[in-house]
Amino acid sequence: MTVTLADVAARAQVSPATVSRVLNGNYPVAAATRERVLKAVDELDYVLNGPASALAAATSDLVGILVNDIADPFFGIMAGAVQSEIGGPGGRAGGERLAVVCNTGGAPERELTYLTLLQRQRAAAVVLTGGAIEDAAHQAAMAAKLRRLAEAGTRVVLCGRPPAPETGAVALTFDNRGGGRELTDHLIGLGHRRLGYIAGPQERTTTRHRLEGHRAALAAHGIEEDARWTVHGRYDRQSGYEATLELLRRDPSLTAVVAANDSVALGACAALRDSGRRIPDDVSVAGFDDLPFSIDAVPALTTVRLPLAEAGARAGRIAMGREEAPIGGIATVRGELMVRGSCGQPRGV
Amino acid sequence: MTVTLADVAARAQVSPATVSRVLNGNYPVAAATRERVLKAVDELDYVLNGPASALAAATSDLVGILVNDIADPFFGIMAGAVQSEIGGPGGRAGGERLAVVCNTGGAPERELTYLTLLQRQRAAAVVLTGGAIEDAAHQAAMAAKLRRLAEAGTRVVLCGRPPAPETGAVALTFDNRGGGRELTDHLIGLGHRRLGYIAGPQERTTTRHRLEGHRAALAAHGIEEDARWTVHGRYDRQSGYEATLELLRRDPSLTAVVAANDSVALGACAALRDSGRRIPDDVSVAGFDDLPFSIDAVPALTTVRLPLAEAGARAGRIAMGREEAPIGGIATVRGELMVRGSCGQPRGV
DNA sequence: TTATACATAGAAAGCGCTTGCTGTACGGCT
DNA sequence: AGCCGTACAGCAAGCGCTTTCTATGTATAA
Repeated sequence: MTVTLADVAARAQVSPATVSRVLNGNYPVAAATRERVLKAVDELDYVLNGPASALAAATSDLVGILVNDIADPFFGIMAGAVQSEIGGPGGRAGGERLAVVCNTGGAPERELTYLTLLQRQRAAAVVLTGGAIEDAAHQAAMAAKLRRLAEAGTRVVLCGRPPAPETGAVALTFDNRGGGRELTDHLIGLGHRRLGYIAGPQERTTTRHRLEGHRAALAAHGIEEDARWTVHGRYDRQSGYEATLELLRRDPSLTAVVAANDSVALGACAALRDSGRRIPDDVSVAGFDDLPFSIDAVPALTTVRLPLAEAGARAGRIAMGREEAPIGGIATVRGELMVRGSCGQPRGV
Repeated sequence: MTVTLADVAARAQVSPATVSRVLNGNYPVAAATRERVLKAVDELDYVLNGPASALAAATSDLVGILVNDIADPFFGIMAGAVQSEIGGPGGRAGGERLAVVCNTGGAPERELTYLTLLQRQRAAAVVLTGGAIEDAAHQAAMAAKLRRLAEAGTRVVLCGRPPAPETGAVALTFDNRGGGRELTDHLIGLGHRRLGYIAGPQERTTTRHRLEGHRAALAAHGIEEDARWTVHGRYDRQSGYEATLELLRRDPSLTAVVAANDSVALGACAALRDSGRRIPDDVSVAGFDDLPFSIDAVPALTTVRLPLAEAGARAGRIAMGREEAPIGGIATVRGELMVRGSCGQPRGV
C-alpha cells in the first residue's frame, strides 16, 4: 500500500542501498543514477519512513524543547528562537530537524515524563527553558534523567535555568538575582522606602533569585523589610491583580510594587487603577522580562529586559553543536534595566 | 551499550514478546509475570525505543501542530490547548503522545516542508492553525499533501482556518468576516463615518475575511469607503504603529482605526498617543482576537474575542478521535464583540 | 479418566531502512 | 599488455520492536 524504498529502487532500476544513499547524500552516487532515483522518488511521491531510518541509523532528527507554558510569550519567544536555529525548514542549518515543544505546565512529573518520552524518541537534543523546581527529590530525578540522556548521546542545554552539575548539560543562566537587585536599586534611588514585592510560586529558582536580588538591594541601602511586603503568587496577570490588592490591604502606604514578571506587573497596574491610584504618581510599578507588550502599558513598564531570543538562539546552536559551549559549560546571561514611565519618585521627594 | 527489550527479557526470564506485551498492556499477562518484568524494567532503567516501536507497529505517537509564530500568544494559546487534549503527560487522554509544534513563520514552503516531515514521522494527527495562504499553486499543493496524509491514516484538523475541500480534513473555522462586520457595525453605531483600516498581509484568508466584514458593515450603512483608508501590514505591533502614522498622513480627519488584530491595535494606540491624540476622545481604536494583554491596554481595547483555547481544545479532541467531527466536517466558530474603553463617540456626536 | 477449552508464554517472521563489505568496470600507469 | 587504483553499485546483515501463530500447562466437562 504505502510506497517503500524498495519500490523506488525497482522503478529506478537500482538497489535499495543506492536509493538510500541518494536520499541521504553521504556517499558518492553517479549523477545519472541520482537523476534516475530522484525521478522515481518524485513519480512515486515517496516519503522516507522516519522511524525506520531512525532505527537503522540509530539517530533521530527530533529536538525537544521543554517550556512551562507555551501560551506565555516568555517561553514562546525562547522556543521560537531555539527552533529557528536547530535547522528545521527555513532554519540556517542543513538537515531538517523537527522541534518538539513540550508543555510541562510547570509540573515536576510532567517534566520528567516528557524527558522520558524524548529519550524514547532518541531525541538528538533537548533544550529546557524556564526556572527549575526547587525540590530535592525532583532535582535528583531530573539530574539522573539528564545524565542518562547525555549518555545516550542527546545533547542537553538549559536555557534560562540554573546549571545542573554533573549531568553534562550546558547551562545558559539568566542573572535573575542581578536583575532584581538592579531594579530595586533603581527604585530606592528614586526615593522609595516602602516597596511591596509580588513573588512567583515558592518553589522555583527564578522566584527565589529575583526575590534575593530585591532583598539584597534593600539590605544594601539599610532598608529593613517588613514581612507583610512580600506576597507569593503565580506568574500571571490575575495573580498580580490579587496580590496587589492584598499588599495594599496589608500596608496602604506602599509607594512601589515590584512584580515577579511583566504579566504580574500588568495585573498590579490594573489593581492600582481600580483602587483609584495613579501610576507612578501614587505608586510605582516595576516588572521583569520586558515582553513585547510591556512597552505598551500606560505608563510603559520599567522592567529588566532579558534577551530571550538571543539566549534561545544560542541554546539552539549549542544544542546542534554549531556553537561551542561556554567554558565550564555555564554562561550567565545578564538582563538590562529598562527605565520607563511606570516608576517615578514617591510623593514628597 | 543501550539496554534493549531482550535485556529486560533475559533479566525477567521471559521472552521479549512478553516484555513487549507487558509494556503495551494489550494482551493478557499473568500478574506474577508482569511484576517480574516491571521490576526488571525498573532495575535496568529501560526505556522503549520509539522508532523501533513505530516501525514494528506502523503507528506513532507524534501529533503535529503547525503555527505561524510560536512567540505570538494567538498561536501559543491554541497550541497549548491542542496539546492539553492530545493526551500528552498530564492531559486527559490515555496513551502518551508527543506534540510537535512547528513554526512556519507564515512561509508557504515551510508549511509544506513541515507537513512532509510529519508525514515522514507517520504522525498520528496534524492540527493546522491560523489563516491559509491565498495562492492557487500553494493551496493545490497543500490540498494534495493533506489528502496524502489522510490516506496514510493521519487525522488532519484545521483550527481557525478555512476548510480544505476534498482533503478529508476537519475544519474549525473562525468567523472572521462576521466578527469584522460586528466590530465595524459597533463603531458606526457610535457615530463614526471615517474609519481607517489596518489590514494584515495581503495573501491571507484571515486578512481578507476581516476586511470583507469591515466593508460589508460600511456598505450596509451606506458609507462609501475611501481607498486611502485601508493600509496593509503585518500582524504585529510595529506594523500597526507605522500603518497608523500612514493613515493619519493620508487623512487626518479619521475618527476611528480598526486594526487587523490586537497587536496591531496596540501599535496603533502608541502611534496615536505619540502624535498627540487621545483615545477614544480624538480617535477610537478597535482590535481583534482579545488576547490576554488587550484588557490591560489603556484604555482597554474594544475587540472581538475569539475562543482560541476552546477551539484548540476541540481540535485536539477531534484529532484524537475523542470527539466527533462536526457534520460535514466543518464548523464555524464565532467571535464575540467585547466593548471596552478604546472606542467611543467621535467628536461632536 | 480422557477430551476440550482456556489462559498464558514463546518462536519467529517481519516492519523499512542504513551501511560495512564485496564486487566490477574503467582508466591510467609502467 | 598487464597491473592497480578509483569510482560506483549491490549484497546482506542487522537496528529493536510487534504480532501472528503455535506450544504448553491447567482447569473444566463428560
